[in-house]
Amino acid sequence: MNHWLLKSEPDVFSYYHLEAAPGRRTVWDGVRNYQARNILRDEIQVADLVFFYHSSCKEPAIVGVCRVTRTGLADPSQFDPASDYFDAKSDPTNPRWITIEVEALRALKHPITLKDMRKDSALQEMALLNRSRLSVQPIRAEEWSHILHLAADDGHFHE
DNA sequence: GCCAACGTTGGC
DNA sequence: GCCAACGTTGGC
Repeated sequence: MNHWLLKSEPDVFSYYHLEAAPGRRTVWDGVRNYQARNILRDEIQVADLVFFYHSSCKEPAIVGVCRVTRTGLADPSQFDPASDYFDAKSDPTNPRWITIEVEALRALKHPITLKDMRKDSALQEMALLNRSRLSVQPIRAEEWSHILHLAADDGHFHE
């Protein structure tokens, strides 16, 4: 089982939108970068775990944990002329943009901010810090558990 | 709102 | 296939 990070702008679609969605699930539409598409199409598998990252906002941070529930889906927005993500060149019999479905598992008690990650010597290799524009990224197993540990055990308990 | 990084497009 | 122009991302 592998671990990933998905970025979303919270003004457009936040982790909390996902928790409120039917079945706490959504098809991850709108990715229009080939490198990110290739990861979605070829690498991510059902039952993989995903960090939900909020980008382009006041406090960029990992805010929740999701699970992959379906793979190999044609992104429906590519065929919708009304969508911002419409792609007239995508052939319905051979769709260009393939994506996954994810399900919200839980919000982190304490979001792990980009600032936190930059300061943490265990996280310096993260793609988020080095290849920051890629919207679908792999997370190493050690990074995954390190971040979860920070999120639960940093003295900021809210329950 | 600025701008650096970087992906995409298209002329040659 | 190079590369300049252009567009987008996303932190600040």
